Amino acid sequence: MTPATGLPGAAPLERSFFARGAPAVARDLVGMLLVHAHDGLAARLVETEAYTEDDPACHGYRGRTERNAPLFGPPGHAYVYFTYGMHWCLNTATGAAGRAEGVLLRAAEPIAGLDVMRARRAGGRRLSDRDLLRGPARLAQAYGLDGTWSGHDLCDGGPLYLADDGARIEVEAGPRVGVVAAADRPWRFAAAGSRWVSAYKRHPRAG
DNA sequence: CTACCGATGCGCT
DNA sequence: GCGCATCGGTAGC
Repeated sequence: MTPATGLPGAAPLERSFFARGAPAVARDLVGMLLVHAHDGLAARLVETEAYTEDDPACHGYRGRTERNAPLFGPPGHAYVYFTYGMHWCLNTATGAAGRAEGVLLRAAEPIAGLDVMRARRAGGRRLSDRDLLRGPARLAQAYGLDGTWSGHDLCDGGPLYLADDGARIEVEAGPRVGVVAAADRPWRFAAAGSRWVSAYKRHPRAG
């Protein structure tokens, strides 16, 4: 059953979906729905990035800490981290058996609850639909996410989950945005030609 | 559209 | 202290 978002036929993704390694999960999440049932929000993911255990850019690369613990599994839990002194970003953990892996949700096409998203994002200024979810920190802000959501189980019937409505779109792979270490691993996945995808910006210090 | 820059606070060397 | 999986404003093409 689909909650308040009015999206018939969208089936929540089960834990097994997330337990297949970050790159495969990242690719397959493009086109899926991110649903916040409590707030009536829904959006179609158009851009993701994979981070793995042997990856210097992964927050779990240097071992487990209180902050990055959700990355180490179980799969299907949220890892929400704070960065640049002001932004939150949402990941889904894909790490089974103590491996630190995750997928960063970078951008989405808004489908339902645009008024709520805009109210959280705008802060008084005019904001186009395109600017609501185009970027990982924008997406997290529009969904009202912060550190209290880190560790939240996305597969337990809670308010925040990912779902499959059967839509299938062409996905292209390329280098990740904004990372310095291992900048050329082709682990950014995006809906081909989508106008909802974030602006590509290579980090100034990326090799 | 691209390029630059400052904001801002936490985790880690 | 340093560096950051970013963003918004401004300047310029």
